[in-house]
Amino acid sequence: MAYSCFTDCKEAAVRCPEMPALNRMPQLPITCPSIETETEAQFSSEHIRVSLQDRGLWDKFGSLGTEMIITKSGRRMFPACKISVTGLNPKVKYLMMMDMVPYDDHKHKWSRNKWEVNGKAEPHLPNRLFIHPESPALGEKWMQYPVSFNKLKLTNNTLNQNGLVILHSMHKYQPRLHIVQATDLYSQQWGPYLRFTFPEAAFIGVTSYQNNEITKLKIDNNPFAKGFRDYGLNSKRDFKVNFKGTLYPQDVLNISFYTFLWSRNKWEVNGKAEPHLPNRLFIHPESPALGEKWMQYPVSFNKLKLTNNTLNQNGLVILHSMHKYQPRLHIVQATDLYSQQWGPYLRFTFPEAAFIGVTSYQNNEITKLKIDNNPFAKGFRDYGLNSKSAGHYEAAKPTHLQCVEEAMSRNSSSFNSEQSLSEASSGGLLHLPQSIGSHRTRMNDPQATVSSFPLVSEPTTEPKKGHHQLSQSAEIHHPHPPKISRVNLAETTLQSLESLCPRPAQTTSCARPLQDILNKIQDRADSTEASPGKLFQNQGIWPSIGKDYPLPAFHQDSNTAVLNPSGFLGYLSMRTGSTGNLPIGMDSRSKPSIAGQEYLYKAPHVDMYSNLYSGN
DNA sequence: TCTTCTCACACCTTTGAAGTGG
DNA sequence: ACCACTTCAAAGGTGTGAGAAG
Repeated sequence: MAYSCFTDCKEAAVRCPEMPALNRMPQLPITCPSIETETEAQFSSEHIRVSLQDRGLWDKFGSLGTEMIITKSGRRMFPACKISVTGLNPKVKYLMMMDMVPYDDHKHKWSRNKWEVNGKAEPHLPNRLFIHPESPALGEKWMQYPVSFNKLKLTNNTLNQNGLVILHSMHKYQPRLHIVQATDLYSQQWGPYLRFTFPEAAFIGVTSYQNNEITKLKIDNNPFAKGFRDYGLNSKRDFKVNFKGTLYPQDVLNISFYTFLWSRNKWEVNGKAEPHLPNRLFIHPESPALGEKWMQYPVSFNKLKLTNNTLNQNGLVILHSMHKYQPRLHIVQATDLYSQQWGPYLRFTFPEAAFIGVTSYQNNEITKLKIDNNPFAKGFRDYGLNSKSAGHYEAAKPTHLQCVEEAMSRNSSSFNSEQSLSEASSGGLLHLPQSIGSHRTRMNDPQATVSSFPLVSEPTTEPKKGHHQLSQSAEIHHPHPPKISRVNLAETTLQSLESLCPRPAQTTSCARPLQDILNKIQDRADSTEASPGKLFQNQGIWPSIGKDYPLPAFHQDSNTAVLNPSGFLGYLSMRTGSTGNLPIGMDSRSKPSIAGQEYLYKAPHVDMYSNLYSGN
C-alpha cells in the first residue's frame, strides 16, 4: 500500500516539527525552526509517497493480531518497519524518524484464545522518537532502497535514556514515520516535515507472547529464532530423534529433504528441510558475450555471493544455513540482458560441488583446507601470524619466499598427480574445472590484451613447475584469463531485468523476467518426474523461435552439448541437492566428461521459453 | 489463583578486527 | 594506500521456561 499524502495518509502535513528527537538528544537546541517558503515548495507533500514493505508478512501477523515483545533493555520489532519512499528531492537532506502512537484508547488482555478489551488505556508516555541512524541523508539515498527501521527497539522501562521507544505492555500501537527536511541533526533550521502512520503494522506490546500462533510465525520467519524451529535443537517435537541414525551415506539424493547438524565429528541429519527459497540467479558480470569469449577461458563465478538474508535485494543467492545445495549453470542464448528474444537454454548441475551452507565452519578439516588453499586466508596458515598451531614457526615469521616454498611443498605433497593425469588422459574427470573457483580480473591492466595469452593451452602430461602448479589442477591446463576487468556486477541487474523486460502480448519470445522464467521452468521440472534421456531425445533439434539464431551444437550420440561461438548468457543458481526425483539436469550416471580441451556436461533438460509462455 | 514480568540459557546471526593479495 | 576478501571471536538477537511479583 502506498501512502500519498493527499489520499490515504492518516496525518500528512507540512508543518513545524514538534522538536523531534530531542528526547534522545537533550543537548539539541530547542527552538522551533521556521518554515521558509522555498523549502516548503521543495517539500511539497503532493509528490511524496511511502509504502510499507513486506506486506505479505505484516498481513500474516496482522490476521493473527501482531504482538511485539517489550523488555527492560529493549527488544527489536519483528517484522521491522521497512518503508520505501518516493517523491523526495534527491538533492535535499532529510531526517527519517519513527515513533509509536496509540492505536486505540484501550488496554487489552489475552483471554479465551483471543484479544479482548480490558479497560481504559494508561496515559500515553511522552513520545520517544527513533532517529534512523543514517539521518540525515539526501533524498536520493532514502529513495534508493527501502528504509529499514530494524534497529528500533521497544521497552517498557520508562526511565530508559538510551533512545528506546517506551511503550505500555498490553496496549496497542501503530508505527508512525516522520520525514523532516534538515541538513543535520543539530540544525536549528529544520524544514517542514511529514508524518505517515501505518495501521497495518499495528501491534500489541507484550512482555511474553500470548498467542501461540504469533510465536510460531515469529520463529518461522525471524532468522534469529532459527534455533527454535521444528527441527532445531530446541524443538519440543521429536522430529530430530526420528531422523537421526536412519539414513545412510548413499541416500545422498534424498538428503536435501533434511537439514544437517555437525555432531560427533560428522554431519548428521537433523530434521526436515525448509522450503527452498525462490531462486536468485547470479548473472555472470561479463554476460552477454560471444560463445568464443566464454570458451576462451574458464568461466569463473568467483563473484557469486551466498547469503542467508531472505530480504536481500542485491542479487545474492539466498540459501538456508545447514542445508545442502549444488550449483547449477544456466546458459541462455541472448543478445543482451534486456532482450525480448531469448533463445533456448541449457542447464548443468554440479553434484561434485555440493556443499552445506553454514554461518561458521563446523568441520575443522574443512577450515584447514580452506586456509591452505584460499589465498585470502593465507594469514591463517601454519606459518602465518594468526597461526593457532603451536610449535610451528614460533620463532619468527618466515620470509615471503619461505612462505611460498612451504605452500608449494604442502600443495604438491597432497596433490595426487598420478590419479589426475590418468583421468585426464582417459577422458575422465572427477572434479569441476578449477576455474569455477577463483580468478581475479582487472579492467585496466595495461597488459590485458588477448594476444598476451594463448587462447587455450594444451593439457599437459607433466605438471609445470613454478607458481602455476599451486593453483591449477592437473585435469586440464587452462591459461590464466587476461586481466580484463574487475567488473562490478550490476547488483540491480535482476531488478533491472524485472523492470525493464516488458511483457509484449502474445509473442513467442521472452516476455517475462528471466529469473521468473528460469524459476518457472524449474518449478515445472520439479513437479514432473525428470527423465533426462527422454527430454534430450525429444529435442535433438533446438526449437526455433522464429528467428535465425546461432544455436548450440548438439552431440546427440554422447549426450553432451557444445556451445557454438554465438551470444550466450551465463547463469548460475543454487538448487537443493534433489527433490527426491532425479536432480534436474543430472542423473546418477551423468558424470562430466572431457573431450579435447572442453568440459562437457550432459544437458538432459532443454527448454524453450516460447514453449512455456506461448499463449500465457 | 491468576496474570504479568524477569532473567539465565542455548542456539543462532551479525559485526568487526586483523590479516592477506592485488 | 586502498580495496576486496578471508577467518575467527565477540556481541547481539531470538524464544523458552522457571520462578518472582503483583
